[in-house]
Amino acid sequence: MGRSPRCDKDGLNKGAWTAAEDKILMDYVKLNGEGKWSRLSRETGLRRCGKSCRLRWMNYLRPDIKRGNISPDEEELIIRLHKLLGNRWSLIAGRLPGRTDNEIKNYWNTNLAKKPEASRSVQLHCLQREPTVQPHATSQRELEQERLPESDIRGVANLEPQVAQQNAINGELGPSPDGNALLKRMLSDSDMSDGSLSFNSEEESPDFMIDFNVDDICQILDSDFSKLGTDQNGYVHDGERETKYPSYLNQHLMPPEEAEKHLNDGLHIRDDSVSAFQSLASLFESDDEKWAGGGGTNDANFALPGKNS
DNA sequence: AATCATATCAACCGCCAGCTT
DNA sequence: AAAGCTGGCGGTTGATATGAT
Repeated sequence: MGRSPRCDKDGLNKGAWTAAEDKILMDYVKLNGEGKWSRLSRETGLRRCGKSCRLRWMNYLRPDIKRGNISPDEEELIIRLHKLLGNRWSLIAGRLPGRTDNEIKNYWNTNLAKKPEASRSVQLHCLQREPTVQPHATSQRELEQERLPESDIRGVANLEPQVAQQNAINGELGPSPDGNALLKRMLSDSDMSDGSLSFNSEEESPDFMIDFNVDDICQILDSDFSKLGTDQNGYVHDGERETKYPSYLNQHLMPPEEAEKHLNDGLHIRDDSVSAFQSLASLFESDDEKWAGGGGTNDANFALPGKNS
């Protein structure tokens, strides 16, 4: 039970699609929209199973698809996201407009998987660990040896974390470059072998990221970062889809009575979580305009602290 | 020019979750 | 509650293209 019918039953076609089949599929989707793939074959006489139709549409016929020529920026994002998410190709593809999960999976397997991890990481702008660290330190001594230099942890500006965070909140450093570098570093060093992120030391994992579960990250990635903004008081909210955030984030939200002091609506993130949250967002949204402008929210109050004040 | 090796990528397969009956 | 159906996902395959000898 529960299994979809096999495509090879009842003489359904397999293999490469013909131009005529493509046309039937495109015409049907134009008329009826996506979905209902099984109805498609029944109603059009196309001798393809629903799954095959869906795959052909999603990976090849969709009008907004970009094919080939993965740019260096896209490659870097793929590497970052794969570091963060593993082989969750559909989620990765969701962050690369016009790219399909199949294409990214193929690209990874043919181009990136073959490269040694070190040569992949060197393409990231984030810091490189030195010396090379064994993936699983077991003893306290080994853990101590793996710790990053204090200056490294605090980022390029060599600030005390609290100072860097406060600067970010106050708008003195823009989109929290220190937190960003730190987060990238954490993602580079994180161990996801058990399905969750873990860090080499508490110093590397601010409260925001401790026990950060991959599934939570996946849900956050499903949010639209272009909608994120920070109001003039320095509180982060998305203005549109606050309910989209996972319950996990609740612990990072201000209590309602506190939030009310600042705005009547929106998502309010605790002062001590703002920097890390911005860092996570800026990993995937490097376009400052989207931060500064609210990405289409046309809310004049949406601006990164310091960007317009 | 012929053959073999390797790379690429479209498509298939099996599993699963969620929905409907 | 159980069975059946569908869509979605990641892993894998195999036909084709390209490069090397």
